[in-house]
Amino acid sequence: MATADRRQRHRASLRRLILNAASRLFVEEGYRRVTMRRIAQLIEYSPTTIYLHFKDKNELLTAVCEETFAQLAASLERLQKTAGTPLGHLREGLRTYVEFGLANPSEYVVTFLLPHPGDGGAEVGSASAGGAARPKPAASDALEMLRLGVRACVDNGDIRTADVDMTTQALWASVHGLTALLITTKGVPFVSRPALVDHTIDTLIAGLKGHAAAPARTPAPAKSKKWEFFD
Amino acid sequence: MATADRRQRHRASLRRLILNAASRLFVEEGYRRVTMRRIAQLIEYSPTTIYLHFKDKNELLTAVCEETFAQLAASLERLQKTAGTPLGHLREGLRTYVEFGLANPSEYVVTFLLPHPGDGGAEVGSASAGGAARPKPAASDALEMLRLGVRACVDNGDIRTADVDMTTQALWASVHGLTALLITTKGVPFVSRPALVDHTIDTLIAGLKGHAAAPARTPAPAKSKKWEFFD
Amino acid sequence: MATADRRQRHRASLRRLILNAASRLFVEEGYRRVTMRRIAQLIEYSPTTIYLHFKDKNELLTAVCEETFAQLAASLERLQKTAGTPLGHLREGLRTYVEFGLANPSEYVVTFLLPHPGDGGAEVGSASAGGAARPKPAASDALEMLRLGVRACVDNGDIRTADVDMTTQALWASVHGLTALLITTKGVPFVSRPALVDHTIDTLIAGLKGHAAAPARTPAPAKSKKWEFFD
Amino acid sequence: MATADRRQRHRASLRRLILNAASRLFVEEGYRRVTMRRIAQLIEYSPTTIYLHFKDKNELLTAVCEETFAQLAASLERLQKTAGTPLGHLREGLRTYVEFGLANPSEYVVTFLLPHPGDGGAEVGSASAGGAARPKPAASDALEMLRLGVRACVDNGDIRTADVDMTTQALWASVHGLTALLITTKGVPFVSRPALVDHTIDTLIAGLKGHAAAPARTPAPAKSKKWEFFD
DNA sequence: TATGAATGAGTCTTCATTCAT
DNA sequence: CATGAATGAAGACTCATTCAT
Repeated sequence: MATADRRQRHRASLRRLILNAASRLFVEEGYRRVTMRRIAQLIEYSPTTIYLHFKDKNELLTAVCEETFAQLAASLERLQKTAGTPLGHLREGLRTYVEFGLANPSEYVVTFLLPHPGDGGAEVGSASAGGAARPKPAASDALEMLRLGVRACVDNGDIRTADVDMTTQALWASVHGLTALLITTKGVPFVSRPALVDHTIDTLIAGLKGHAAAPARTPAPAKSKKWEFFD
Repeated sequence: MATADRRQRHRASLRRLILNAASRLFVEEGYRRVTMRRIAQLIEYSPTTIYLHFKDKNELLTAVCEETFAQLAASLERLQKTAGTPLGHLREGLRTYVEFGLANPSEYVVTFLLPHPGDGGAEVGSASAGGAARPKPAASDALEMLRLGVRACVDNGDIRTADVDMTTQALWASVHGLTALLITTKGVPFVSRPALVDHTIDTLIAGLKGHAAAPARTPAPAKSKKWEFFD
Repeated sequence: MATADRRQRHRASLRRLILNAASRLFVEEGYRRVTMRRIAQLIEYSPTTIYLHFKDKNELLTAVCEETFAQLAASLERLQKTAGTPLGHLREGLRTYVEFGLANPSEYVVTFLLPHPGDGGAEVGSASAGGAARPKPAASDALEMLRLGVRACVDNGDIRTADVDMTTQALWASVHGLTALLITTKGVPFVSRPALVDHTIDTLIAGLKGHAAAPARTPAPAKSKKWEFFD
Repeated sequence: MATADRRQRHRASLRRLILNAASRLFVEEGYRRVTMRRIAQLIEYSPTTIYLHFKDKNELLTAVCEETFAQLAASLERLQKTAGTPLGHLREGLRTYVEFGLANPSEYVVTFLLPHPGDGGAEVGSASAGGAARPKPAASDALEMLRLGVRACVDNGDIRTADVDMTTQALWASVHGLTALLITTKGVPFVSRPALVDHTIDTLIAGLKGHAAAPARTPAPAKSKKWEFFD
């Protein structure tokens, strides 16, 4: 029946509407100001309506991020099938990552930067502090794609590393930093974005090409630091 | 007059007390749980009293971070005066940065990761997003120290770069990413922290040693991306 | 017409379904947790459907209680036809009352203990208070059975009372108190239930056997009480 | 200093105000309609203010009841010191109990009739159902006074019972039932209140005078009852 | 200087109910 | 007959902040 169809369509479109509104609020007002009421207001529905589509605020936010990260994973996957060398793919993948984050800053922030309600918060001394955001499934997919890229390069003899995971994480950390910084930091006179992104990625890849194993670690010259965190 | 003196001393010491309490709460409870009331309770003063010393919650938090970052700057500065090569200094500086962040996660988070009330939020499409945190002066000092380190290496012929600022920012981005990731991300099976930190830094430095200029940028193969952010 | 018949049957059976579901929720979750949604969920119909059978929540709850109390009335009636003395019947009837309440606590509570939306609430100073619950017809039936039992005893010369209604109400009050207390009161170390029930009922009946009229009422020794309620 | 004094007085009087308002709402609107907001409105303060004096709603309600029941306990205690026989005291005490309940119906209801948030609610099959209200300390005091009265009668040879606790509870149940019924039940043509109260109490006491031990319990003639509750 | 009192705005969430289909 | 969609009203509670003292 057409009715059921229309309903379903309506339902989906309203879900979309909510998701978009939430996303927009993220961007325009900052995460902290995203409240159910505001979202409702924005879409001109009652707050209650949102609960018809999402169990609670958390689920809504999660959905927003999931959706977006699925795009990233898909994009990275598509890339892999492209003509090109493994190294080219890796480089391009890293750039894609950053671009993605900059193009979806709210979702990026929510997924990777923000504390996540429910993620405790009292584990003193550890890395708990203000942070949280266990990566959602889709985010993990993206990471996995990155790992595959690294592995391909290693298999191809393009880069040498003793530990694919470690290298993957190092690369991730760097592009994450780039992304996060460009998203969140104001007032710093950054050099041109594209140049900075390229420079960073190029430097990393150049570094990976060259060295077989990590050079001996210079033992930290036990200075008067007050902080200690290595186990 | 002695009275005035005593007053001033008292005033300063109470300010200290508040700052310390706030800092402790950051560390022990996570920034989300830091409320004026809680701080007040901790120092056994009334909430109102805090307002005699800090205009606002924001100002208080900012002060906390300032203080902490001054330590980082100082630490980096001290490092510079140490015996050692410029490259060694740089490497050590980068490591110090990460260690600092991990040892002071709350302050790091507040300074670099969190949206900052007052930083508006309406600049759509730009880097406003959920983030903010214009670096406070002390943080800038730390960055400046990093820049000096890079410059020294360049001057010493250890690394070649066309643009000191760019390289500084690339390095900063990477260590920032490392720090941020290790602080905020849960549920990811990271390899050993020290190893990851070393590997990342080593890779970067190896990459910087080698290349004169950034290799020609592979033009992004204008694909069906939906996001665009390069100006 | 067969169709009409089937329809009617269906209608009745759905009504049944709803009533049973509501009743089950009462028992299993306590009346506070009984919501229209939950009932609907339990029977796998939409909340709206319930409204096709009951005007509103109140009507539904009322119906549930009616049903249950009809059982009590029936049970008491059955009892009357049993072989045995009037006094034995009365005693047994009182016990049946208590047992019934304890076996159907939710319905008992709803019927006799809870304020009833709609029973206004503004008659200050009177018995309005938090309570309400005008007894539903079925409950009245049960009371009537009790009255018949008392009358039979009087007629049989087993007990002497000047006023059958008064005695009926006195007995009712007592067993009601027993029931209510045992249902609602936690944390009190009650003696064994059966013993307590027996003791109470026995005491009452013994008391009724003995005295012709109420002994002269000791006038309340006008003390410094602050409360007054006798008209 | 006068200031501190005035403050304290003000504080106490506001607490009083809140307590009274809550109590009044109980009476006038019924327990279910007592909300923090309404209380606030009634006293023309903001809801927040209430939280300055009571941790939460529960604490406020508890305080209301505590206060009231302390009066009952005190009243019963005073009674004990009066000239008169133990039996007279007991009789008078029972009447006082009922009068108290009728004079403070809201508090009585809240204390003994209403489910108490936090008192679970899912213990199927037991007496949990809709009920709760563990007696607050002050209520226990009142009960203790009752027990003392019974004991005194026993010691004096006025009544014979095998178990003081059981008799106390039986009496309590009866006067509780009387009170509860008179408070909550509408639409029943009760006989005159004072007469009913007297009749009930007299019957009970007459019953207690006579019998030594509970007569053998007539085993319930295992009929077609659907409910079972004894252990 | 320090504070107790007070508040306004805002948070998420839940419920009974209605209406168009 | 049955329902999905939608809502208005209300709930308890928390927070940063101000003001008179």
